[in-house]
Amino acid sequence: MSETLYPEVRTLHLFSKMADEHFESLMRGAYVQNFPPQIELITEGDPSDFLHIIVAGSVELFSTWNRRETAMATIRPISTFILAASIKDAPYLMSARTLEKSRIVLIPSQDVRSVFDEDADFARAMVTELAQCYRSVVKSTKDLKLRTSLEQLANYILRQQTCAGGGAKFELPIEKRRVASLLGMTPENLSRAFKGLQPYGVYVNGNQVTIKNQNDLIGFAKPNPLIDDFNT
Amino acid sequence: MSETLYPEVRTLHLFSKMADEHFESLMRGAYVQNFPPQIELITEGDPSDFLHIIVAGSVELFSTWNRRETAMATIRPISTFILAASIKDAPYLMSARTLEKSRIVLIPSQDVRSVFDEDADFARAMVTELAQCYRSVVKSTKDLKLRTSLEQLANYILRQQTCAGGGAKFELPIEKRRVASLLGMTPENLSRAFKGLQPYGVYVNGNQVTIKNQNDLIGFAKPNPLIDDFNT
DNA sequence: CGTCGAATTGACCGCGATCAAGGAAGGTGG
DNA sequence: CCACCTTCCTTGATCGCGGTCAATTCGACG
Repeated sequence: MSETLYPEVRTLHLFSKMADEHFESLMRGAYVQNFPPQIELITEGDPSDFLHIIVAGSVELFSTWNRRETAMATIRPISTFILAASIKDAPYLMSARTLEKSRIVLIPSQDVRSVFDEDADFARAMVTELAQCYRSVVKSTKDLKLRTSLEQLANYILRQQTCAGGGAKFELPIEKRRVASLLGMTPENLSRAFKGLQPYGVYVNGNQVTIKNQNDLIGFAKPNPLIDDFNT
Repeated sequence: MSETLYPEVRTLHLFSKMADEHFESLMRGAYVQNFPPQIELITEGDPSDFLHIIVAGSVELFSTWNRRETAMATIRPISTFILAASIKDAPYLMSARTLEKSRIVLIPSQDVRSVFDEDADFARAMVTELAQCYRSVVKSTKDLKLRTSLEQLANYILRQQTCAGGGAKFELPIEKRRVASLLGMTPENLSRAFKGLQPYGVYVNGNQVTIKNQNDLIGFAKPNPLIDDFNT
């Protein structure tokens, strides 16, 4: 296998600085698979045999308990997921399912741990990546505990707007019921919450969101870099 | 400074395997301070100048937004906190205050990053520690989103019971209003929640909790290793 | 004994869950 | 091309959990 086999994967922060030789070694043992939508890739509690990398499509991380289910995150290319379970050789804490047709690279966790021991650059990148993941979950916990659901939705909309380029009109990237689950509410309540944001200039039609009055919305949402910025 | 200066710190997983030389180097630049209760050690948003290690006492991590505040975690000896911010050289996401008289070791974040680059064992330990932190926050998010407050309290009680040795009688280690904040509810509601657990054999007097019927409580709480176990 | 903060209790109310029904959109098959 | 079905979204009605406000009790401490 040549080093050009997974150029997109190589560009990930996690892999970009490691020695060619070690990257090759990881990729040699890797599988690539295409999955249809709605396939459960990972079931929580299972041993973490593979580090997953999504190259195309989208994946939802979710968890269940006592017949209830909640969405934890949506993963888009190019990203790894369940890195922590892989490196700790511990059971998955979350399940994962494809939302669309998706292309996934699977690297045996054992290989990740071996290369980690040999490549200092990879180890460094791993620490940065894990610290990033940790901080993301902390932010989402703050979002959940400090904000009402209306405030959460307002900030979610502002974050999506930024992702979409910042224009006044943009498309929600996932189904509303999944947005509801991410924000910890029911679909019914999400509908009402969208209406509740109309006084602040938010209008929704299908998946299209229009922000008529950016300043009003920001004034209500009070976005905060320590909760809403992805990179700090 | 001799290597026996911080024997307790040396026993932490994070430091136990690193080279003496590097540990010494970290400790040479470290400060030790005793703080009275209710001192704000860290303010969220500030640059992360120090990795903190609690040697005695207890510390609460909390966050604020829009005049609201919530407890995120309680830290007890011997543990590090805010490792992720230190290693990423990013602003603190949470504030920290002492709950009791506490003894804290402060290691300049710059030193942590330097030693990390030189000591592979330390880097490995760091990854394990961060993965552990990440998984803890994920578990607490599952707890928050999948359980009612009564179920959360029931499981919190069971976890505390385990920490306390497993007996039918034990003491809550922190004030009730802090328990309430950790569980995302008000003190008033916590009082009612305790009463709501009486049918399952839970009785509270001051800080003393008595579990009259362990099986009833477990049947209601449905504890799950993927949410409630600290080590998996 | 007096004081202050914490905990409890009660009354009230609003947010969000639940249940049920009605539309809208997309896919399938005749 | 259209009838039909499924799935998602929306809307309405109702209900209960949990938040808020206020008053009281409890407990630690000086």
